[in-house]
Amino acid sequence: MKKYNPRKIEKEVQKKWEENKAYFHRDQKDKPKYYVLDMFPYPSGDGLHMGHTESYTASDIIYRYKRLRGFDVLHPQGFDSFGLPAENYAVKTGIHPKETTKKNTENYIRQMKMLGLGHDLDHLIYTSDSSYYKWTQWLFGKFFENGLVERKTDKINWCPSCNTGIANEQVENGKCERCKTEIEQKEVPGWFFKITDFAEDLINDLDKVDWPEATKKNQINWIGKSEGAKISFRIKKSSQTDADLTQTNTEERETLNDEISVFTTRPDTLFGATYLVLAPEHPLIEKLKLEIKNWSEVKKYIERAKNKTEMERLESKEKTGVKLEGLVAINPAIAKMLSQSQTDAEQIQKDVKKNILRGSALSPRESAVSSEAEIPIFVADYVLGGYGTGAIMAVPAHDERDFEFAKKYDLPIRYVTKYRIKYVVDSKFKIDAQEKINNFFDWVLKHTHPNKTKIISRTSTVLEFESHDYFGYKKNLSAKRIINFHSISKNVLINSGQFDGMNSEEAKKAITEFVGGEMTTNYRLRDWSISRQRYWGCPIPIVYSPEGEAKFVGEENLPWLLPEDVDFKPTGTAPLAKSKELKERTEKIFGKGWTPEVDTMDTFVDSSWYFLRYPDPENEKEFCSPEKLKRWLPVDLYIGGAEHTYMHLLYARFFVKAMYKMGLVSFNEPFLKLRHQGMVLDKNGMKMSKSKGNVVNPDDMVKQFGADATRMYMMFAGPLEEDVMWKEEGVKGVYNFLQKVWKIFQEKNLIDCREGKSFEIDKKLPFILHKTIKGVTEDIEELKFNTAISKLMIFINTASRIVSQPQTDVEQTQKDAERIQSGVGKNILRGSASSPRSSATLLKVMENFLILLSPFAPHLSQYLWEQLGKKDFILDQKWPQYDSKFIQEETTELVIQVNGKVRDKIKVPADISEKEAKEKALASEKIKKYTEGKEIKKTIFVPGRLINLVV
RNA sequence: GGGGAUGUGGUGAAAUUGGUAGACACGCUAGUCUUAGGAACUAGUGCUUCGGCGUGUGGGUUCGAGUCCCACCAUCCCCACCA
Repeated sequence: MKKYNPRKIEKEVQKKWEENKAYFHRDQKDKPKYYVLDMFPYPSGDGLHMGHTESYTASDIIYRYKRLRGFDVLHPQGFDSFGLPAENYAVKTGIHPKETTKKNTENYIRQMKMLGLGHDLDHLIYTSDSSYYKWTQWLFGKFFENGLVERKTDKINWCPSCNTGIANEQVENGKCERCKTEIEQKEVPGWFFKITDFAEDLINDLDKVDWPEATKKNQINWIGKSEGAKISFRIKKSSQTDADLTQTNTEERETLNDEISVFTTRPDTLFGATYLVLAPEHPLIEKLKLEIKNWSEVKKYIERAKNKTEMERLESKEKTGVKLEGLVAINPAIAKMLSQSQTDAEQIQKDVKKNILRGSALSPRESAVSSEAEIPIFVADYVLGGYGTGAIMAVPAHDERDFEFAKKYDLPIRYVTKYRIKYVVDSKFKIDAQEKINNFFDWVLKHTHPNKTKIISRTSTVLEFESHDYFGYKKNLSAKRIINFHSISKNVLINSGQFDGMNSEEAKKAITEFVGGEMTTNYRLRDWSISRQRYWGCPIPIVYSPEGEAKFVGEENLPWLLPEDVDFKPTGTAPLAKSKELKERTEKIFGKGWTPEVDTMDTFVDSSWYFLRYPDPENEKEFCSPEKLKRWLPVDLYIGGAEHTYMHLLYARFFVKAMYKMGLVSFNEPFLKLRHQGMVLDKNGMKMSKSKGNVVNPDDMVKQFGADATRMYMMFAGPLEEDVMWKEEGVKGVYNFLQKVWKIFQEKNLIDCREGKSFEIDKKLPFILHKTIKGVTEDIEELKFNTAISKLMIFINTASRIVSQPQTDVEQTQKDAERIQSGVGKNILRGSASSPRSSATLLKVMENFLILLSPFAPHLSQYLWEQLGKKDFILDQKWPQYDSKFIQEETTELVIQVNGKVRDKIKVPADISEKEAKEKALASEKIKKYTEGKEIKKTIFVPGRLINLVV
């Protein structure tokens, strides 16, 4: 018998596929469409890694399955071929990125063929090809015309090593996600996509798509919506001397025109705002420097904050800041209260004085300041320049960070809300735990503010008290198991004049209105900065008039080619600035004095729409024809790594939403269903990395085990979304399986059949086949490839026996039947399965099995298919349907439980009635042991499955 | 600090969604065989003091819990001074 020789088989089959263009995609309009998409690779010098192998295999299985199910399936591939590595390589070696990219993509294509991936390689996309980036530029033009991309000078994240700006999403822990260099903030003019315009839709529309929940949540988190208010604080010059401070006539002091606008989610605590804090980057600081008495100190602090690396910021958790001497802000709520009524004003002054709490004793100086609406202003780096307005109102009583800062700088703390909390000990909790309960109550009280907590009642099982919503006691609220219930009354305002007694939620709006503020929604998401001062990217199709006005180069000038006459070396100014050709081209077309934009686009722009190009990759008139867009999009299934949650997946969604708004597409979510593959780890569960030298690559694995085994192992090792540990011992399992498949097809009996000899087959073979069809089909639909494969294994294990010894060993056959896969249970076969006992049936069974196997092991199944005398491709067959009449069981094993414990199992007809089942159960010797002399109080019967006797 | 995920044999993992825990594999143990191979085949393989006990731990709901509820522990990932 010939041995299973994957290398030989796979080469032969691949050659045949290629010669016949088996994966060439032609629209078949009579069939329903299915679009299964891979995340296209960046063609690096290392070739495909195992992560690609896994996710591409998964999508390839779906592709083959859907094709067999009669769908017209689009399964395209391409290359995200612009990007830094090729450029850096060019800097090092002088080889043009074009060359590197070509070489690398060729290697990728070779590997994809080697793995037997059924991509349509005749319609590949390269984002660095001008026939593609022409449309990237065209889209940019559309965005430009519609005001969805704008040029502004803003602080951007600058990577000093890559010498380019990068997007917020590309910063990891303050470092460049690519080269791990500390990111600096730099003011650079650049282009920004207005992704923030779509923040709300980007959150809400996640409801419409079938994506992993974790991915959705992460995106929502990243967008970071928070509702609150913008409130303005007027600024005044403050007196400088202690003597002045005693004359607290605020009206006499000069009010400045500038105001400080803050964003807060807790406008209800405005009366408790006892100081303001500006981020070091806040523009007002520079603007008011003449008014700031301690300017040199402030300036020093700002400089230091700027130069602080992320590491330093993380290390020193302690908050720092500097007070802006010479300036004060006016708490608008208190000010308005004071001006409203003299009596009120007196009252509030009294209240204020009475309710000031602080880390240490009040100094006369602060006492004077804090008893007014005037509050000091600080600059501190715990406030971020990039979030909200870059300024906060600090409410130390109700915010942990503000509290910490206030304590350090000895600032007033004013409580303006309170909670009522009640703990009730669970009645089931026995009284002997009284000590525990006491300890717990003490613990709770210890963690509240002793002088701000009022105990309302305390008994042995109830503790009720009032406190402020200061964070302390919130931690570990239910730390001890003995408490089963606690209630928190609504947060209610105090020390807030006319708002006292109002609940916190209502007060947010009321107080905001009261001071003329505005309820707003704030997002963490920033606009997408896409300008890159690098060479190997898509040129931004913009030119500037002599007056400096930006103009889109126009559709007729597309593609706006990437110039070739440049030096790649990154210097911080864009390489394109050195291109003579680009400059001449610009002047030639637009006139003297016109200059080209010299930045290139972030490569994520290229990948934000590539899936729209696939249905119509050769179209020279449109990025994709409307008919093809309508037929193929949105994408039905997208498989790829979870690491793209914040960047690619967010950007692509934004692009489609913007295009929808512009009327370019008729859908607003690109990917209906998304699944991630897990990571491929080494045998010890470690990440693979070059530096650790534990990288496994597809070439070696295919050489060693063949493509089919490599593919199958990745799928068999566990669920798709979980990590796979690459253990070579593990590959053996699927290799053995493939060998068994090979062997069964070399059996004499099967060969005889093929040659037309009639032959009695065991009637259970069709039964198992139909079970397998059902199981494998359901599993593939749910992307549960690991269990689908196990079902194929079960089929082969049983079938090998039958095929190798068809006439004999009835007992063994019976045993096999009992071992049939889990879904079937240990059922006895239906005798009535109408299997004509002929060679035709055996062949049919085995043919069907090959079709089931083919998505997983396309080479072997095709090879054996031909061995059965077929001339065509297994790809073009029909996926088998199971017939439920073959699956129905006549008898079943009934589990008998006594008090919920399994005590016996008996074989009974599948449709046994409860009454009969009970009789049979009680007749069992094993059961009698447990029921003897006892009354059966209750019987639970699950038809066909189990009976539970309660005694 | 916030968010998320995961805990099941020696190992990777199954479990029709509340109904026989450990399918299918790897590994291991014994045996058979010989074109000595990456063999193949057969039997066995959760623990056990043979009463039982077993899905990270402790409670709860239920006739019945890996699955549902509460709390805790551990590991991993992501975000992180986001007002």
